[in-house]
Amino acid sequence: MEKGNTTISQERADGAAGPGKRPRTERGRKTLRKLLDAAAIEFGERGYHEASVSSITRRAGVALGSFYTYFDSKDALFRALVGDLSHSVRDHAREAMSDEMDALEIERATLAAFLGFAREHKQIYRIIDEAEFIAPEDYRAHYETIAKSIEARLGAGIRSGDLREGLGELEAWALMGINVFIGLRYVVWSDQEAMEPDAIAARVNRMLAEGIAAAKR
Amino acid sequence: MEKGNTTISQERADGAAGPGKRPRTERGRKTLRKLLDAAAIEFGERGYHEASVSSITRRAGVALGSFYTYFDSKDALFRALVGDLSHSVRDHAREAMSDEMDALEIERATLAAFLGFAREHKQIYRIIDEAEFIAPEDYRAHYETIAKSIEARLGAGIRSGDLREGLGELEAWALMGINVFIGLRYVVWSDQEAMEPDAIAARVNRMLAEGIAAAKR
DNA sequence: TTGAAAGCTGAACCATGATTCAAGTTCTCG
DNA sequence: CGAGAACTTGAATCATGGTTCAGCTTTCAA
Repeated sequence: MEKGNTTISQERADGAAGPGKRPRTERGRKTLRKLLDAAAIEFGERGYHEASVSSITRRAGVALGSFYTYFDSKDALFRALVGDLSHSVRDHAREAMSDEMDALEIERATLAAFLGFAREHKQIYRIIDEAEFIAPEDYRAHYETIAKSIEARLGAGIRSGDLREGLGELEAWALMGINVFIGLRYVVWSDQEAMEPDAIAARVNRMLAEGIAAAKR
Repeated sequence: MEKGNTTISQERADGAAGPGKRPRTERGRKTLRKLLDAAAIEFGERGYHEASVSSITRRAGVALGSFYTYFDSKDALFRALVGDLSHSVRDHAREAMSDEMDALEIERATLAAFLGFAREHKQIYRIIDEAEFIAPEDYRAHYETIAKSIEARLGAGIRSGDLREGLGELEAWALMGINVFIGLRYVVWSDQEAMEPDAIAARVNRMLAEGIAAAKR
């Protein structure tokens, strides 16, 4: 296992978003896993169209024809991958939160977690972004799901008195936009030795808390 | 000219980002324009790979072969288009500002202008986004250029006393992220009769000014 | 032990669509 | 007006790579 390489699909080689053709034996499950991991790398590096099925199978150390034992098409594989990644992202965010945190701390923690995850799996940007064209439904679902959970967090924060009234879907999308673009700039496109996720998240958090206006005189 | 159709390239059929093969006659300039406009629609509707050169020329009412009088390749056309759009977006933002505005008003105005522009040219999202895969350099340049101009605005705002100290590149990217995602949600993916750009921008602006924390008790 | 079922293999098939090209047609300017 | 430049045309070429397929190997349960 290299550096920021892969294996995001960890134990999940069965998933709800999985292939129509589910393996029945241990050998089959392993091959499927190999294909998914190889695909994550290949799609991440080359993008959907540059990536070729034969290259993926080569990477996975499997014969070309075997691919179609597990997926109906290149497209189906891509969708499965998007589902996997989308799921992983949400998992990581969820794990980063804890009950003791107040609303702002939660936002800081989830952003830091996201940035850390992105750093280990830079492929996600490429793959999720490309889903806009290959699997538009999944792309939209991905962001709408995340937005909903942010909105829910905002609601909870209001109820607990940490956040002001009047925050809703719109602010949730704004927050999501911040997180995505900060990740793009400081993780995916990070120059040399970039800021730590925690430092970045802290600074974003200040902006979130205070806004950018000068103190009212 | 239909509804949200096209003609973004308006008068600019010459641009810096233009094709290597520049037309020398009026007839040529018209054909080039037709190709660019047809391409904006085609790429916007079908995406880069689904779009076909022959379909673009058909749309433009030109013979297939003529395409190569103006562009070296499908790829070159796409790049030219991205340059055009990127340029147009910045133009519109710039036009929306005026000197009397304070820093926050400027942010509101530019966002409102961007949303309005996006509403008229929903293709931009699809095309700019796809540039991530077809023309990565241009994609990155697009966002970095915008971020820089936002950062400059923040600097000016600090100097004028409208904005607090400590805002820089990071906050600029955060702002850009907000704008992009708000546009995605409320313009590109707007349900029925969506909010007006001004209303959206005003609400975002409040978040920017005050943040989301509850008033310090 | 044994016969399906589950997997595996890679050469061959094929559709698609970008690009080329040779032969017109229309400008433009001296 | 005439010659060459600018532009147009669409059929033919060609590369690419996804998908199929017929036969072979491994696994598993009875």
